[in-house]
Amino acid sequence: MKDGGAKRGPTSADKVLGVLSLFTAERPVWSPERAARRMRVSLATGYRYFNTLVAAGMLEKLHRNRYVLGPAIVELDRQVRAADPVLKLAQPVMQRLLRRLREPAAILLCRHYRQKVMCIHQETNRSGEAVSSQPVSSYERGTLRPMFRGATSKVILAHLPARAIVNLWRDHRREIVATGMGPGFEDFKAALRALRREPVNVSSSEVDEGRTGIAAPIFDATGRVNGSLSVVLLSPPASARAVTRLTIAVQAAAREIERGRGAAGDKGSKK
Amino acid sequence: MKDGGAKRGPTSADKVLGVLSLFTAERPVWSPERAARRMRVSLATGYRYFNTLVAAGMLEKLHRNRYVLGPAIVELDRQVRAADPVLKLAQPVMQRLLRRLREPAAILLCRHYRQKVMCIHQETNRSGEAVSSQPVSSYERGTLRPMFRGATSKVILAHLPARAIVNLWRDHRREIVATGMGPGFEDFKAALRALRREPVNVSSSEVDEGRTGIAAPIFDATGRVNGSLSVVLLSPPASARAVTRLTIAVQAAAREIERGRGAAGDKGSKK
DNA sequence: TACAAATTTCTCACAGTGTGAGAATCAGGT
DNA sequence: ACCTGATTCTCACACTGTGAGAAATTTGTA
Repeated sequence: MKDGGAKRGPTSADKVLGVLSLFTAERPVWSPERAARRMRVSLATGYRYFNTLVAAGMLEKLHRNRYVLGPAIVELDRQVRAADPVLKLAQPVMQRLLRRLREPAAILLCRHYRQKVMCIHQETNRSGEAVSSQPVSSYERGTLRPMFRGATSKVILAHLPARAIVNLWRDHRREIVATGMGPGFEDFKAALRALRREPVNVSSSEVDEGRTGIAAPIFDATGRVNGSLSVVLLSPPASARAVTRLTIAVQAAAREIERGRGAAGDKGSKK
Repeated sequence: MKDGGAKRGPTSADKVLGVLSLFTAERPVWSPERAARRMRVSLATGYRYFNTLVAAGMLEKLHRNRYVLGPAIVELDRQVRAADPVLKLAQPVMQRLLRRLREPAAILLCRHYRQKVMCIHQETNRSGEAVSSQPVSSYERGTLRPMFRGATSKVILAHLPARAIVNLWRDHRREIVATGMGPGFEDFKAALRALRREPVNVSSSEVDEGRTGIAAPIFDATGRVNGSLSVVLLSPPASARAVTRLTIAVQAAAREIERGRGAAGDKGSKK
């Protein structure tokens, strides 16, 4: 991705960890042989990598020649959830907000991760009711979305520190321009300034067709964006009045989450 | 764990991966310094390990000296969920089973992992209704339970291959005896045989006080235990008739999950 | 049961790299 | 701006991760 003067090659552990990112939705099963070829290492080393990862529980041998991501990942994600103070605060707030809505909707908690936006938690009010009907939001814990489309993303994008904005422009100029945020860097910054002026962002059909997202940023104690909270509606809002009502509710929920921080870290740890 | 003649020490990648298992519920935040001391490596190497893991997204720098498990884990777990054929099959079955219950309950899908049992998925019928009330089950995706207590575990234990049984006896004799499965290995095997005779297992207050678990094993296409499906009831069942009814329902659900396999793997892959 | 073909581990020598100690640099809080 | 602690850098050395191929194991099939 970024390359400001390659000092030294990837370390051994880098490559072992890199194996994990081979496992995608399109190809969830890998053999040591194929992985070795892909990573440009010998077959023996491919087996060594796989054995290391299996020993750590990060991979699991399904059959013969077929490996999938392993249970250690499930266990680690449980640790992540248990240790995430924002999630703990947000969950009841999200459930309360959802209960006030009288239509199919999803509430999303998201954060930014590597020039993208990741969903951390989702609450839905149609859990398994109508089986065949389409879901309100394709977003789900662990899924990524582009930084430039959708209320959820844009509200985070708008408040990113200057350094991050510069990097985004450098790495995704094409995409930014395609989204209509001006042909030049100055236009981009102006668009972000405009986004910042509104306490929430409302966008329609930018991620999922027909859906409307209403999102508010969540800031941490130091004033940096920590993520966003959003409501996704299945159908377009009935009226401008309805939008206003939701806007206020989302904003209030975000403030409530922010208010809860402070009891999260143990500061008394003597290194 | 097992040690049949230590050939060589842990490799570099082993140690890097080992860092991840330092992050527990009791201590979710680590500094490179403390981790280095714990892993018996130099401070510089501690920083190297942390930087490697941060680059992979497996760790995240919270502040100064404070690192937590990172977003890559969340993303990977999403891949695990998306790629898990059993989960995909089981989820609707679990929801349907839950909807038939007219009392507070939880449905659990579990699997065995490293001499323990891990929860893969949970469905509850009291999601956020009464806020302050106790949850039906403390089990949750990614959490582990001992192999010898609770219906969920015992039903898996009963059908484990002989090799695994021997290892369990070797590594957990104390615990097994404490659970009442005989003082000798023969008694243990007899207890397992008895468990195997019943198609489901019903246990009370072995994991969570006052709760009753009703579990059925799930077998894969080759006839090995793949995991278990269980119902956890908040209150003891009203009657023996109620138990029978649930027993049949759980068993039927497990069979339904088993029936769905076969369309999961792509066998036509030319290595 | 035995065979053939694939997968997986092992052996070994060598180059490459991960390592520790300490110096140098950087960042944060006051 | 300061000072303290956190983080990176430098460098030489030992070690260990690596590739090629042989050996062993497992799997599918006759």
